[in-house]
Amino acid sequence: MATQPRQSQRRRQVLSRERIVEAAIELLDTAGEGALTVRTLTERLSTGSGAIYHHVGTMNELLEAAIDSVIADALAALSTEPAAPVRGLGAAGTPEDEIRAVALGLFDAVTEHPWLAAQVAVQITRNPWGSVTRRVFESIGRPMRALGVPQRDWFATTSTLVHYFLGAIAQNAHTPHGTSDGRTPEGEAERAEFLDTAAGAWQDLDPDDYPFIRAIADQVREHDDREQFLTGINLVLRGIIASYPTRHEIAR
Amino acid sequence: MATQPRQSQRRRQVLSRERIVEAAIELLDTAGEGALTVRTLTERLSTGSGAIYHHVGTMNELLEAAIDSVIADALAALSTEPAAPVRGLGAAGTPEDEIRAVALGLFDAVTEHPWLAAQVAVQITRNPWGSVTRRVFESIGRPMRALGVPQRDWFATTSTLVHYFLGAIAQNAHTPHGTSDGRTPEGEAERAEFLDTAAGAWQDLDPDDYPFIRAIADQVREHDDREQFLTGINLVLRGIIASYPTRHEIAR
DNA sequence: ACCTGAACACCGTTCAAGT
DNA sequence: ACCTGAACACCGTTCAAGT
Repeated sequence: MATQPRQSQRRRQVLSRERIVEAAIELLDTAGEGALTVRTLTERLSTGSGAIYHHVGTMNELLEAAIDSVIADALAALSTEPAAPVRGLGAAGTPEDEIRAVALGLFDAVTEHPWLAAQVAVQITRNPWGSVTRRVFESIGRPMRALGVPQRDWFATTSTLVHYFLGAIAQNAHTPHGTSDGRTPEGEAERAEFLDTAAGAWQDLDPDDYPFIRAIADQVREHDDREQFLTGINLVLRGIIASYPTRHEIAR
Repeated sequence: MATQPRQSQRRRQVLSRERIVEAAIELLDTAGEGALTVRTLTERLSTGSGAIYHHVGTMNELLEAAIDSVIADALAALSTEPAAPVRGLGAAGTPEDEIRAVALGLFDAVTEHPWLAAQVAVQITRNPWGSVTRRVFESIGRPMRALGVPQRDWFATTSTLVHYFLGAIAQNAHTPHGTSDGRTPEGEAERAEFLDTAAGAWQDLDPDDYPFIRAIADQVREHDDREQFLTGINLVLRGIIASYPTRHEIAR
């Protein structure tokens, strides 16, 4: 017959933007921040550098896409199982619970993908109103309305909460140099040692220069990141609620 | 005579770690984030790369030193003129005023040195308990005690405030790619245009996917960074004060 | 259209060699 | 001790050439 054989379907796995992003995330997760280069990607995908640029544009765009993908997944996982009790919390119910759930969802995404902390921070400075901001604002904003904040202050209150997240997540990036992950026993031990060293150094500072630092060194040593993260959220929430006391009682 | 001529003093300006850090800051301020490389530094200082490594160890160490220097200066400037009225505020007096002054001091340091935002964020993720954290905690911690927070919560409340600063500062890094600085008229105009574009894009999002984002797009367009920064601090402060109502009255 | 891979400009860092 | 600058390994990106 004269029909031309279709050749497009012959490859066993077509290269695509999605597959590249996926491979990038895998690389970052398994080998750490410094491991994602065009060359390691081409090896992993057994292709040439030109192929990557054909699909993805630039290395920075690839990173943006990787961040966006992980954040989107983390937030989507929350909304599909909204009633599931978040670790350490009861079932979601009040707007405060929902906000806490979103925050902890992001926090846990960072512990799963330690490279996220630095990458989100950098991306936020480069593109303050990009997809990360957009997604997080939307997720926090919806329960924010239910908190009784008047519309003219939606932006201000949501910003405050989101900024707190970002800062806390940045400072809680675990695993100093990508050797091990966050929640494994080894990761925990490494982290405890790390904190102990830092607290010890603070303990030894000149009391005239750093009286406060010395006074809290022990609390640094013993604190739990996730718990402290939650405490901070509750503090900010209390500030918001105290500012708009009409609909909610302040004390609980 | 047989006395050997001293040759050590012959150079007109001896290279030193301090001079290198100073030159690095100048380079970052005038030419932007991407302009600081070993080669540009050697040109500016008319020396060889080996000389820099002899004094400074590594590029990352140099960046750390530059950050530390700028932050230290910003905080020191505050404590030498504590009674000077901070822009837009009355004279410092209450602990809240002092906390606001520190926060705005950092905020203004970032507008003066736009590269600070990204660099601080990255440094915080790499070294969460380094000198930046230490300095800022100490500056915030002292007035925190005066707020009436019990000692066992000093770390928690200070962390929360500092994390808010860090996040807000990261997101408020002005000048997308280092073309102009923050507070000049051109910078203002560029920034207004930038915000307008972002707000416009948010306006056009799918109302089903992003109802909240669409609702606040106008507030994004019209908000002032510094004012919003202050609003957020006041919100967090209110949360803290509301949690320890013994010593202070909540309302004002 | 999709992909290959050599080549390019640039980066941080090292180190034998000078004073 | 302090400095020079060529050399090294590595990076992101481009592009003529292939299918």
